[in-house]
Amino acid sequence: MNDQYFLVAVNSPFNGSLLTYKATPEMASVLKRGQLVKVPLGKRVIDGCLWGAIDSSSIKDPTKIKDIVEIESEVFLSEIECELYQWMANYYHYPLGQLIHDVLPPFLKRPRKLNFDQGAGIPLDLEMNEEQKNVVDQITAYGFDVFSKWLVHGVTGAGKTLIYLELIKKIIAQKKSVLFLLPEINLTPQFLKTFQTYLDVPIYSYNSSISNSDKFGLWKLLQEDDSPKMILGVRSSIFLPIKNLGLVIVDEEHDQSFKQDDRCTYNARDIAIKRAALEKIPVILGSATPMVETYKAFIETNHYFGLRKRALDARLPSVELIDMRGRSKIESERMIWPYSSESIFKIKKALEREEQVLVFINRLGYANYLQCNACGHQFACPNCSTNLKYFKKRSELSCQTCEYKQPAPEMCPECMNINLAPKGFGTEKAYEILKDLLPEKTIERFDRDEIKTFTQLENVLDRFHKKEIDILVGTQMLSKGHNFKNVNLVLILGIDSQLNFPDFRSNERVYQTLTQVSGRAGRFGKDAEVLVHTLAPENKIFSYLKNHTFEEFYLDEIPMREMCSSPPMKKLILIYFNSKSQESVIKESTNQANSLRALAAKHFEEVEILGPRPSMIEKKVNKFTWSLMVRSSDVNQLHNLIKTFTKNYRPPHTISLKIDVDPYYFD
DNA sequence: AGCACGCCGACT
DNA sequence: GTCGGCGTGCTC
Repeated sequence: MNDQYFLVAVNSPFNGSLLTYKATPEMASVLKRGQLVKVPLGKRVIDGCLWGAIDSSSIKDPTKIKDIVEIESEVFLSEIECELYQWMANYYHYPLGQLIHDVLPPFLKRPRKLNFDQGAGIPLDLEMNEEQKNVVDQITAYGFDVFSKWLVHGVTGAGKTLIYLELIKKIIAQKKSVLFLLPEINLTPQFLKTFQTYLDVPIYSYNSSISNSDKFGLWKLLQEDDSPKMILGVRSSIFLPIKNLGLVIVDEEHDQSFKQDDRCTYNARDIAIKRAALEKIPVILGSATPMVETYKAFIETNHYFGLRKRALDARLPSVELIDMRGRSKIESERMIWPYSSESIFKIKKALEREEQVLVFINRLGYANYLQCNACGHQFACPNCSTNLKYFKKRSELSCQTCEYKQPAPEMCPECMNINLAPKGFGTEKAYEILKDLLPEKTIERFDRDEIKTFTQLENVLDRFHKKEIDILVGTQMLSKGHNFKNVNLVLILGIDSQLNFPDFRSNERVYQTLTQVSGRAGRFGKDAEVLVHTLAPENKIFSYLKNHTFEEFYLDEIPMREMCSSPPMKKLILIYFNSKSQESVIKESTNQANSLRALAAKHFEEVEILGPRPSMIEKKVNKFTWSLMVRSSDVNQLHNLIKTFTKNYRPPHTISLKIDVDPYYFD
């Protein structure tokens, strides 16, 4: 008997990661697609995943082919997983073997006992309203044993969680498991508590705070045990090998954290839909502010639910714009900047009513940068094309893109003037001003600068829920999905800087942020208010928020997208070139833009190539990035062009290449 | 992506 | 002299 040849997806980019190996007939008889193996490559032995048999007649030079050295018996990939990874590798133009090995958990010799939380199974003490009931009924009527996708577009506080719970209970009653995806670890404590209370199955969390041992342990458990369970995880949990999966829920579907921006640039929401299709089960996307792409895909189907009213008799907060123009001319206003006399008055009133207050600023630090009042000098990062940010408490200037730090300067190094002006503001400044104005109140910060571990996060949230904290001043972390019972006043500061962001998604991002942050107020029945400080009160984006018009934003935004040839009308792929040498990165991206244009003109006429152009921050940690945008309304042509390109193009050794399919940011 | 080889500058 | 930085070529 002769050796048999196999295609193996290896953990190396070499030759698109698919290499040929051979096995003895005995070994070959137990090999099938999805089997993990070890194979020699050059001087080392690397991980691979068996992908398929190949006919020996197609081997040109059999002397080059090496033997598979070992079969890994602990973990394997199912047929559905194999199909999913194959699809992802094609769609995201990323080497299959590297994708598989990025996604697999770390293998451990001696994993410790797996941690999980057992649900108490207490009956639900809430009843659904008509809108909520309709969603549950329609999804149930469609059937749980076929693929279907649904969008639950409900205002903040509409009671999406109750809908999820009712559906989850139905799936569990059928002895199947449920995967619940949330954008960030931040929201884990809240949902864990809910699921622990109302579900009667084990609940497994999967996020960056769980140990490698638990990751590996969970992976193994899921492969062996098909009893019903609940998985509560961040984007990478979409790859968990859950047996008997009955439902996938993607909460806060619009959140950019579902997009991975290094390695394979997948969006877990899209993978969830693909996986549900392969598993033949329903997938539910939920958001108060769906992505324009998602909204467009669902609005004309009968798989869209719009929930316009808050549950529990709560009303949506009223929104007041505070016009900040000309305030710096008034001494008393200048003293309390970035606040206003109106907002300080309302904070005091809210605290008198024994309510809590949230202050949202989407920026860290004390000042965005320092500038010399005499000569205009600014402090730039030596490694990046950025200005250093000022942190007052740490008395430090530090770079937001790299690790660089320096002590805060006493005087200007250019002209020796001691008058250095802090420009712009972040959470540190907003915190300090408030602390000075309200010294007897407990005020804390809620941002990644202050809260570094999961335990710290749980601690602050816990104390806030217990009313031990009066005011939280925070960033994004504050805006996402939290359910605060005693908050009826929310302040939004510094949103203007995001209005002028130079990409087609800037309106969408601001609309989402404003809506999500506002949504933290008045979720439990009281009249609530949101104060937005702005220098551009006439901007239409604020009227969407003020009127809670729900779909007006989308109806205005879609023609805009049409006009500027952006998603969802056209699909985008970005190609990034990165190198230590600015000259070579410009040269290479220009050359490749030209060859792509030639290729498009010849075979893919519906595809446009734009650029090259430098990245927003061209130099990061001493490396330069330029990019090309590839755009088309014809998805097949777009992907075929990129496929042809990647098949034939190897970048020079000094330049690294990244392909971002369906980009979120133009970085 | 690794890893080796080989070329060149700098430091005991 | 030889140590080590990094440009280049190779891996089923």
